[in-house]
Amino acid sequence: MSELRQPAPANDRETATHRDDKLELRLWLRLLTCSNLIEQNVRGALRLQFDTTLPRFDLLAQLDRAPDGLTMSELSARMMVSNGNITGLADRLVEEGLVKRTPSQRDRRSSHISLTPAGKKAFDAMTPVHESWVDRMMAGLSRQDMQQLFQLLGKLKQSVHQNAVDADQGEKK
Amino acid sequence: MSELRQPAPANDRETATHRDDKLELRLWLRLLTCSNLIEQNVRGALRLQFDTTLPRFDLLAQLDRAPDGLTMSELSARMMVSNGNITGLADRLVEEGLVKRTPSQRDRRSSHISLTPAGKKAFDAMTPVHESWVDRMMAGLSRQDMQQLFQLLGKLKQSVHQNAVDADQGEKK
DNA sequence: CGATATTATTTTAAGTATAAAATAAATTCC
DNA sequence: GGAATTTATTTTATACTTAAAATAATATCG
Repeated sequence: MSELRQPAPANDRETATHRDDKLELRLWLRLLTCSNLIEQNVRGALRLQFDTTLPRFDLLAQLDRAPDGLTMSELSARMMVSNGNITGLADRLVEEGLVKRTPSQRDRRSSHISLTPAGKKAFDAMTPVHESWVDRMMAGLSRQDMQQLFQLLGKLKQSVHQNAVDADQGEKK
Repeated sequence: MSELRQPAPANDRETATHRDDKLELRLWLRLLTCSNLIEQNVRGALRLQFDTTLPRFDLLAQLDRAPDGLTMSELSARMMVSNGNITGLADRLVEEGLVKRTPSQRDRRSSHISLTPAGKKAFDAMTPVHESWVDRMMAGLSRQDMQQLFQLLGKLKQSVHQNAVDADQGEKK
């Protein structure tokens, strides 16, 4: 019903949508707008302040949370990107000396990727700053807003998982 | 095994986050997860059913909403991608015959991009199916959930705009 | 008018991303 | 044990994406 008007012109994808479009579609477009907006801010700030990229930071963050390292497949699943993508990304980070590969003893197909001391150090320098950017961008939301949003997004996540459009859907031989 | 099996362990980025992390960060990661999840579903479905890509579909959708066509800059702003990106994307769609360029009379630097009849036809075939995918993915949310989520994301969007990290921030000559 | 700045777009170089095929190692199942 | 399958990863080809530099046209201002 009563819709909050934006203060800025904001000529983006979802603002251009007609107001009587389907709610689901408008919601998806707004979600995408928010995601892109934050992502681009973080990307730009990472470049300016640390001369690095979001995928690299993301990979380091995954490894920081997994002190024993991760396999390529685990990284691929957590970062939600293709496995081939991880190969190249990891290669670049190995070259930069921030990450190392350790061949697995139990399975000669796979290797564990983990932070080098330099990688740990670099990540530790970036993460509090990164966190402050995110805090700042969300400063307009109350604690309660954030909790509610978090909860609703949890519901959405579950819904998407359950109603996925792709591949192994519907058919089960 | 029961039909009501849980939809996979979900070993993604934000599930791996510790539960006592900052709320802002968890919110951002969950937002990103939702966005990626939907995006990847749509991308895969577009390829399977229409042999096209999300950026192409997105560009066609922008043009469909703007019957008089758009300039490269307008497309860039609405799609939230770099201007150089639009150049290549539009080139490919022109080659496919879905889009045409008309040099602007008033400004020899710019051209208007618009749908060809073939482009309009292709888009009209895709959009209801696309909408049904989105509806389906959000089927787990009630009408009220969606309205609330939409409203909270509006607040978030505004907050990010107001507290942007990048470029012309803080300094103002 | 003419210098300077701004705006619209393209080009360039490098990085990121995907899907699909290829490779190779482990697992399963006669 | 060995064939067939599955799993982990890399390679390939192509598309997408960005930032920054280049180009070119328009606008501004003294």
